[in-house]
Amino acid sequence: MDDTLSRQLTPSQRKAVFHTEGPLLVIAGPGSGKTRVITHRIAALIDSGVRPYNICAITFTNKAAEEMRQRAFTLGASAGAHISTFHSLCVRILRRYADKAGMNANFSIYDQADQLRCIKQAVKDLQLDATNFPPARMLDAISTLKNKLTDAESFKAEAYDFFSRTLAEVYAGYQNLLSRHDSVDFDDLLMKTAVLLRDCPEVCSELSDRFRFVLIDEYQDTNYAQFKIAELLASQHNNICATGDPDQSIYRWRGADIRNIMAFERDWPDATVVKLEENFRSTANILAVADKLISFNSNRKHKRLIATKPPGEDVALTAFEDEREEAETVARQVEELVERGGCLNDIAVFYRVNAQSRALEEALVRARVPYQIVRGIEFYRRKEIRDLLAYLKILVNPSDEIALLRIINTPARGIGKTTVDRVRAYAERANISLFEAVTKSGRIETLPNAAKAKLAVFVNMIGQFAKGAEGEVAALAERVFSDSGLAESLGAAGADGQVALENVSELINGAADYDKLAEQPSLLDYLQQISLFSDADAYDANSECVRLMTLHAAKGLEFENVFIVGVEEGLLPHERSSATENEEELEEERRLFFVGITRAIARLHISYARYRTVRGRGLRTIPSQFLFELGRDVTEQTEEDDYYDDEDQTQEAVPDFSPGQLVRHDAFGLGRVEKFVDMGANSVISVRFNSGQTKSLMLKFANLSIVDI
DNA sequence: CATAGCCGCCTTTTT
DNA sequence: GGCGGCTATG
Repeated sequence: MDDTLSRQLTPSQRKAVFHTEGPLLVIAGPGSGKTRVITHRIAALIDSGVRPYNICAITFTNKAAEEMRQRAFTLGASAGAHISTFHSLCVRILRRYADKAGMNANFSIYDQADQLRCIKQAVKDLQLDATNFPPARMLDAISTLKNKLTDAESFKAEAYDFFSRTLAEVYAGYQNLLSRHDSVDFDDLLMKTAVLLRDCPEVCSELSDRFRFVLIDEYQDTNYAQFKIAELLASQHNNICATGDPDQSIYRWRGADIRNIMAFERDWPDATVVKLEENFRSTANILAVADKLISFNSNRKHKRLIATKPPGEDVALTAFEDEREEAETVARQVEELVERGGCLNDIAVFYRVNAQSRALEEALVRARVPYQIVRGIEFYRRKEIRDLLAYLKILVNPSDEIALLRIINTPARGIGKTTVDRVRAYAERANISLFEAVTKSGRIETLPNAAKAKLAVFVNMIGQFAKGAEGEVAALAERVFSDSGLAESLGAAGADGQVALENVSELINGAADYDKLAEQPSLLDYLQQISLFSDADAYDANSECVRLMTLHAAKGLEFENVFIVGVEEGLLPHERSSATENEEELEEERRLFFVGITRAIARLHISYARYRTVRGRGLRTIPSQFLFELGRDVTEQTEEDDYYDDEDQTQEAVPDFSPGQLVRHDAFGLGRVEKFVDMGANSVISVRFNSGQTKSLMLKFANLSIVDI
């Protein structure tokens, strides 16, 4: 590696980069140059004679993988190292060892919508009531089990209560459907790979022998299955390098287990630990805010946040009347930043839930400020895109029943529910796939001749498409689009159809890019790749515009100017997290806010609205408890603000609301204090009412009275 | 069998 | 305020 490059590193960074053998844990705070350390480390390893082929680096998103490849390349590390996400790695492993994993190598990857259809089918097959067994809940529970590598059988063995037993059956039924469809869901990719490595010594030794060095980024967000995969991949050479920051763990709800990083030294007893505590990104003022906030979390590995930059501007906290005013002010401030010579690319707006983007979009459109919503998978959720992709999926994997059902009568070709049901029944009896039954429809006695004829036409059409399945993806997609009748039906659909047509041509353009760039282009590979597309992957640094994204999507990025909007109780922390009286979930929300704050390089604007429209109704909001925790470390802009103006005058003695105290509220009745954040006149109190619900209230509005026993 | 219209559920975050 | 699923109608 170039000497000047290594001289640019701090001593700690250098320690991590040039660590040679044995397990290594890099606890890296925000802005500590972690990405740089990893890429330098890859380059240094190659420099010392390690073949790129023997290196496996695992990132959190495809985007991050792509960036890492680029950067390693510029450092002189020749291509050839395996750099990808866990999921992409799993796809490759499962495809290669499909027979050993008991799978068809042409498997489809089911996304959330596909999974939902399957689980509904499974619930229905068991003749359960969907209201008592909500598909989404079941799916969630199954996902949790898979993340822990618990299969349906072993879960059933330990299921003691009625709900668990039923869940076990749904799980088994769901899994059965997936396997009949030659399909896997996201969790299966991890679970099947982990199980394959665990139970198949040849595969494990082959891969762990190959990967002399295993590097895993964002280790704080790995789940048990990912932990197991990493452990097994590194089992032979013991050269595992994990990097991450427990304070930035924000995917607990998805099975991420912060204990993986907390217990790294226990799992790898001879581990070297390097802490990167210096922050080269943000101003000292921004870091002070971040540090103060995160210090309210109790379950953490203590880590300092050392600023290397001057204080800079104050962090601004602004209260707005409603989300409209909030959004308009953001738009105006964006314009001001640009007038002062700022660049749109350096500005980002973060929010907790996607629905918040609407108000911002409207304001930015009115102000004619170009913006981009970083939400990649949304595109692939559109009906026209899903329809076209379903045709392509059938060509690769005819067992994919979800895809088949989607297109068999789209566009309408006279194959209705009755016909499909009859074919299905036949497939069930003959124990063949639905597609196979469709191809044999001539033999199905229950079908009228008209239906048989229509099915034959459909089968013939698919057969024609299949002939082109080996060629370029874009050309095939184009032909399928026009010959299937999809193009025609969209063309007849007016203005909406025009938008849909544009989307389809965007998809085809993307496919053409794929044809050009992929190492070994194939329809299968293309489909599997886009299945693993993520929101963050949509981030396009080249277009000159403001970026709008959720706080989750912001992870790993940095911007000169950051706006975090809607910092209110119920939103941040989100009600689904704070209402559960679960301190751990509240801490995760705090970490999420921490991640957002630490994305800012120079200027940070935090805001909340006093009223917010939630599902059509304007509701009074309560500022987030996190803001009170920040106290005076943020400067409040109170010019239009009557909310706090009288703060100091109304500083009356606050009665003692300690946890456990019985209180009465005019509307909610009797309750018990759960938590009390004493911030003088702005104190926030959390009360569990006898109705069963827990509410966070601002003391000065709540009008609570203490009940003496 | 196709379509329009209504109802209900939903919405936290995502690989 | 949206989508998907269901139902009634043509």
